[in-house]
Formats: sequence, structure tokens, C-alpha cells
Amino acid sequence: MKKATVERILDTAEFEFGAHGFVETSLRTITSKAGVNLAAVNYHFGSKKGLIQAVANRFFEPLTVGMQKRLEVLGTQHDNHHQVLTELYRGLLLETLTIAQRTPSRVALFARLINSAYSQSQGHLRKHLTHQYAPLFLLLMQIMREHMPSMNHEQFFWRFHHLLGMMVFTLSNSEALAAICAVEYAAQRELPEILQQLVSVLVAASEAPVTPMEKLA
Amino acid sequence: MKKATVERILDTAEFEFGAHGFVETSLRTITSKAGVNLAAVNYHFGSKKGLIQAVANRFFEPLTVGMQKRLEVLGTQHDNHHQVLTELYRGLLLETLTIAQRTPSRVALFARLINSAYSQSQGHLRKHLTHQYAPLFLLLMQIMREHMPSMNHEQFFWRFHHLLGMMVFTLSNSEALAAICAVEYAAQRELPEILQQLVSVLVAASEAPVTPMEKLA
DNA sequence: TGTACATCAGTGAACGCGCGTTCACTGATGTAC
DNA sequence: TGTACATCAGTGAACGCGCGTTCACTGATGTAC
Repeated sequence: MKKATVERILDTAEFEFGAHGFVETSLRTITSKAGVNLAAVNYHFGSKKGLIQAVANRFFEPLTVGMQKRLEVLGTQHDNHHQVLTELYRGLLLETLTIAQRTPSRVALFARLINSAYSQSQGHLRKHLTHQYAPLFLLLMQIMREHMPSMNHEQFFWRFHHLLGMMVFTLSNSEALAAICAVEYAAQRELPEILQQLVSVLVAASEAPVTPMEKLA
Repeated sequence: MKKATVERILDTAEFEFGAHGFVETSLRTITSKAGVNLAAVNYHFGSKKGLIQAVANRFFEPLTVGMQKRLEVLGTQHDNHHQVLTELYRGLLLETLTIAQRTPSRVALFARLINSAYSQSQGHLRKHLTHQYAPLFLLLMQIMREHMPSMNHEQFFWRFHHLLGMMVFTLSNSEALAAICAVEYAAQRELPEILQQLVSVLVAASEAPVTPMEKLA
């Protein structure tokens, strides 16, 4: 049973976008690897931008559903900040793992999507993501903030993005880092082990003492 | 006194590469903004790749000189890990600030260069950077590792890249984040304040408890 | 000092290429009467 | 049940465009004798 054209395009696009980025991947590469006609992308998705957004949506849907559930549970807990944060980051990374299932390029795609949400290239994607997923994102931020009580809103804003950056960089480069690690330390590491290392570091970074918004000197 | 062609190309390329990335910036954009002939890039630098490497070299040279000095001083201290790490990160970010002097796009360029060192697109740059700056990079890693004594080599490798990621993401997106911050919290933040926030978080992330290399579950 | 030649910085125009997109078209399936 | 038409998925070829690069060329400066 041959997969539908739309699905084959999405599968291939997801893989190639994750591996090489949005700009660097051409429609000709996608359509030829997917075994469909070049014009099929524009027929089904309107444009390359449309395809990128469709890939983003298909990727984020299960992630948001999973995270929504976890946040509902965690949102009711208020006492042990350290424990809640640990559970929160563990949950987020577990959801990421679930989505990545044996497809490392999906993880790289995740990182690329988040990066796009802050960069001015791919402005259409930035707008799309912020409109589509703002509520969940804000809920996540709100719950995290409740468990970093010593910060004011702005300090939390910066801290949040430090944590996000650490996660995004590790996800972006997990394959490259695993390759270096294999050569240098003779250790074959897969995503589950790599992400496990992140949890305690994220928690510690969350709990780092708050410093006033002064200039570095 | 009109600046030499080579210098004008480098200045403009540095700015545009920092603002929009290597792939997204065309030679036509650079040469027209620099007020030089299109062919001048290939005449002076051989190719676009050559230009990128020249920009990278001019950028890294003062940074490496400055960091070399700081590392020589810090390398002799061995007792107070917390304090040495604090000084190390503060020094690294201060050097970054010095280089960035009123030119935020230089900071973004820094982040792009480091990202390129781990990505497979721009493979020529990756090779160039690893060959050129490996010694300083390894010295930095070695000094950091001495002050994270509870980790084995591999654990430190991962931790190091978590820290690097946090820094790179913040530098990459400092302009975008500052813009959001201005809107949401009515606070105009410049780089010195943004980077100041990073120091204590980097230190705390360095001191996070070490966890065995197990799978996330 | 004057002349012939070499070197160098920079130029204008063109080259071939890969890109996203468009469009007229085909053939299969669905629908109305 | 049969026929006419509409809709839809997919196709092949071409379009215009922006890209990095190339090349013959110009004019200024340096050098040898």
C-alpha cells in the first residue's frame, strides 16, 4: 500500500528540513526523494512556506497534546519547587523523546523550529508559531515562574531563555556531539542518555542565585 | 580618507553575516552596500567561502589574544573552584563585550560562527575553525574541567556543551530578546546587562550535581 | 631622466546553474439527471 | 442504466530570477635598464 502523496512529502520534508535546514533544502530534493512530482508541493501546500508550516504543525501537535496533560498535573502542585522543576523538565524532554522515536532528525527539526521562532529569517514561520502555540508556551512559562519565586518577571524572562537555549543547542547538535563523543571517549550515546544529563543542569540553572539587572564589569 | 576596498568588504560582510547569516547574505548585497564592485570579493578573497573565513579570522584574532591572557592568569589558580569559574565566565563574556563594542551584529556573528563549528552546512568553516582555534579551545576546556572535579571526561564534555549552548543561544538572539523585553517589561536592556545575568547561571549549571550516563525515563 | 614593460587593484558584463513557481494538460473519480 | 459534466490529484515543461563565478579589460603604480 503506497502512502498518499501528501504524507510522503511531509515525511521527506521533515527529514530533510531537520537534517539540513529550511533554506538549504530545495523542493527538488524533497520531491525527488519522496518520489513525487515537483509541482505537487505547490499543488498541495501552495508554496514552500506552506510546506514548512504544515511540517511544523504535524510535528507540534502530539507534543502540545502531551505537554498539555503534563502541565495540567504539574500546575496543581505548589510546594516543592525543586521537585516540580525536575518533573517539568523531565516531562518536556520525555515528550521530545517520544516524538523523536528512532528519528534523530526530528529532534534537530524541533530545535530548528524553536530557533526560527526567534530569528528574523523565516519571518512567516515566526508569526505562525507564535500565533499557534502561544497559549501553551505561556502556560509553560507561568508554571515555571511559580517555581522560581525569587525572580521578578523580567529576570525570569531572561532565565527562561537561558534554559531554552541550553536545550535547543543540545537538541540541535545532538548528532554532531554524539559523533565527537564516540571518537574522543569511545562511548556510543543515544538521545535518552544525552537528554538525561540535561535535567539536573536545567534545574540547577533555574535555581542559580538571582542577580540584579546590572552591567557586566 | 577612503577606507581600502578589502576593509570595506570585511566590515560590510561582518555586519550582514551577523545580521542575516552566511547563506542568506549574497555577495551582491555585500558589495553594493560596501560600494565596491561585485567581482572585488572574488578578486581579493577568491570565493565567498574565502570571505567567510577572512571575516572569521579578523573576528577571532582579538578574542583569542584577550582570552589567552586571561587563561594564563586563571590557569595558575587551583583552590576556589567557584570563584575561578565565575572569573572565567566573566572574563569570556567581557572579551565578547569588548569585541562587540556598539555593534550588536558582531555578537550575533560570534554565535553564528560557533554554531557553524558544529553544523554540517558550511563544512569548510567547520574545518577552518577547528584547525585554527583548537589549541585555545582545548585550553579553555582543560581549565574549566579542572574546576569541575566531580566529572569524568565524558560527563564534562556534555556539560561543557550545555554551557556553550546557553551562551550561544543568548548571544544569537540577544537583539530579538531585548526587543521582546522592551515591549513586555518596558525595560531597555543592552548587552552588558544581558550578559551579566548569564554569569551566575553558567556557574550554577557548572556546579549542578553529576548524574550517571543513564537513559532518561 | 626617459622609456618599455610588469604588476597590481579594480571593473563591467556576461556565464551557467539551481531555485520556487506557474500553467496548460491528463486521467481518474464523483455527481446530476 | 447511461450520458454529460464537474471536480480533483497529479504531471511535464517551461518561466523568470538571483546566485557565485569568470574573463577580458582598464588605468595606475612600480621596476629595470
